[in-house]
Amino acid sequence: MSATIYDVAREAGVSMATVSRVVNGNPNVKPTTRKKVSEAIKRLGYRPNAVARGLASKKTTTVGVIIPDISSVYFSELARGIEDIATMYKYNIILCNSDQNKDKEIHLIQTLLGKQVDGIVFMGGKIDLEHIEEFKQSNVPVVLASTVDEQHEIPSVNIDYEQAVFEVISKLIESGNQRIGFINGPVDVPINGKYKLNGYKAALEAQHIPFEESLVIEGDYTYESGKEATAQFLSQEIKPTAIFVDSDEMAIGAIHEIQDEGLRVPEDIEVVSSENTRLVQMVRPTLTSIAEPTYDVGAVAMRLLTKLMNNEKVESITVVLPHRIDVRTSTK
Amino acid sequence: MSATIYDVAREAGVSMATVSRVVNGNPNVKPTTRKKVSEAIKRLGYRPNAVARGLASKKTTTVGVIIPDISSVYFSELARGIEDIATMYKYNIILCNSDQNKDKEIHLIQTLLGKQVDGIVFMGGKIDLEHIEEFKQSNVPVVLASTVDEQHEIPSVNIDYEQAVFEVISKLIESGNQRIGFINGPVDVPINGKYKLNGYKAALEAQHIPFEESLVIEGDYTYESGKEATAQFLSQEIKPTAIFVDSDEMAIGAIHEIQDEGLRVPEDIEVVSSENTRLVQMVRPTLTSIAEPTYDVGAVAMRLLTKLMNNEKVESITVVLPHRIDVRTSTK
DNA sequence: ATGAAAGCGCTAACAT
DNA sequence: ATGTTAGCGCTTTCAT
Repeated sequence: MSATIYDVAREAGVSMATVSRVVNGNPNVKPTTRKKVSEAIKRLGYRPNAVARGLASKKTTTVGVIIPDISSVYFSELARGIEDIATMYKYNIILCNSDQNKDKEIHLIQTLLGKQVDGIVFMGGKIDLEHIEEFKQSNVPVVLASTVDEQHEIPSVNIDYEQAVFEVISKLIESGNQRIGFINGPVDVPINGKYKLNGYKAALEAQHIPFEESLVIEGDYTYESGKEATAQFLSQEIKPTAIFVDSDEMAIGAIHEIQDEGLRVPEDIEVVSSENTRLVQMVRPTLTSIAEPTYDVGAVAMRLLTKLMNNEKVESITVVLPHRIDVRTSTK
Repeated sequence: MSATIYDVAREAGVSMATVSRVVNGNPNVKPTTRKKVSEAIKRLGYRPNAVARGLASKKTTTVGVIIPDISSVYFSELARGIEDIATMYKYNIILCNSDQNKDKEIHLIQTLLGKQVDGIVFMGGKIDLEHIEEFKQSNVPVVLASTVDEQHEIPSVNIDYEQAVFEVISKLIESGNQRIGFINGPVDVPINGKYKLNGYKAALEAQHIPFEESLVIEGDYTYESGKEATAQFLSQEIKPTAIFVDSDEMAIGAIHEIQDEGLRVPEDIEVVSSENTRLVQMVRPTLTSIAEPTYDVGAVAMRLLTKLMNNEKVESITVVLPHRIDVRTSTK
């Protein structure tokens, strides 16, 4: 077995309390004894037991992260942002994949609370009453990252999805497009089914273009689904002259489908994406995209969580990060 | 505060020990009392404190995962494999990014051991004596995933990199290529600088083709570095007619550079990659690639770790998974 | 089948 | 500046 604080105390000829003080950097220790203790620690190869410390102090310096799928390019960038800031503030992360499955999500929340995490960063699709219920009676702060709580009760970090889509579609209309396809993500997720769709509709309406059901297709974020949705658009009597796509993978599928059908991007059909992951430059033409600061959303969410865990004041529980539109060669 | 085991005991009119038994599924409990206890648990909303349990039992059902960069497509697929199997065996994962930085790696190992993880899955570049030292005195099992320990002292899961590259290069030679470029990863990592390079050299030698220093360039796994390395090849007096690339992102960079220079893939230059991530189908032409079972490497590594944590017998500490070559349209 | 009691290794008052 | 002493919430013998 490895040495305990008690062994160190004996070895150094002091009490456990003193050892605890030097380990925790408490200034109330005479330099001489501090040195004595430090040497004993080194000699015994003592390493504090964080579990015991967690039980005694009721702090684990560990936070839970619930994410739909870490193997997605988008979410893994978010996760990296979370992790970097967590490290900066000396927290570790317990990472759990939920596959956006509500039962798994609830179960994971409970597991994490059982493990006494000091806070949770949650990424998911739809937040419903059951989630909010769990969060509220959890006693630890929760921050949503790239996930909206329509009630605005839970702290969250997002961009203004509706506005971003509104801008993209408006631009497309201004440059002459009248029929604009929209390959959305799953619409049971409010970000898609509500905010992004609203942005799309609002932009059309502002320019007096009637909304057409057949120009909106729901994809599942895979390359294949982007390709299929685009095939559907291309089979329409009057094809759209531009397509807005909700993910980079689907957008690449869209470009390839268009090209495979002998049409050109952007000459015949313009394509705009909305994740701005590294993928945007890995396709020809390169993808114009809404630039959501993915890494930053994660980083800011984690930073917000640290404040909440420290009971620091925060200006606003709901943070909305700025976005850009990065124009590349898939648009004219 | 939330209820403790003691509260439940009182509520149910039994002892803590009995509550502990029903919580842990110990069969030595009369059905009647089991029911009594279960009801009390429900009534109080009792949730076992995993930290206290960990202190008492010396098991945390948590494993540490050290990974170079979770935002890389390759590693995030590996991580997903690890996480899925961990979940299957009721473990949680503490995920840490090391950026392949040795100091960070050592520090993370110590932090994880301090948190009393039951085991560690380690992914990194070079394993040196200092790592092995830490692993050995750690008292918990460690498994390397997609990472080789040249001494074969630490359990690990890999594919036969040398053989895989040998096959790819041999095929390329058989189909008529005499000058084959190789964009490798950082060569201070043994997998690259030793095994993969050896495979490349061995294939050339087997066909009596002299090795040329100028046909091997070291990249850093980014799209840009793949593009740059390819530009170097294209500027050579006699250009290679095929390029083998050590990552999908770099391979896409290679294809684009070739195309940007007015040449065609595969007609003028064939390209073969070696990660087989989802990216291979997101480029035109689609990428022929060594099919390393990335997800499975993670999954098998975690499975091996569970056996080691349970002191189960394992046939071999060093597992080598089979690989394939997936032929797509970037080769003739 | 159930209970009593001793830790697990540490922190955090409270004394001194 | 340092020591003493309760716990933290649970598991785990050992009795009964």
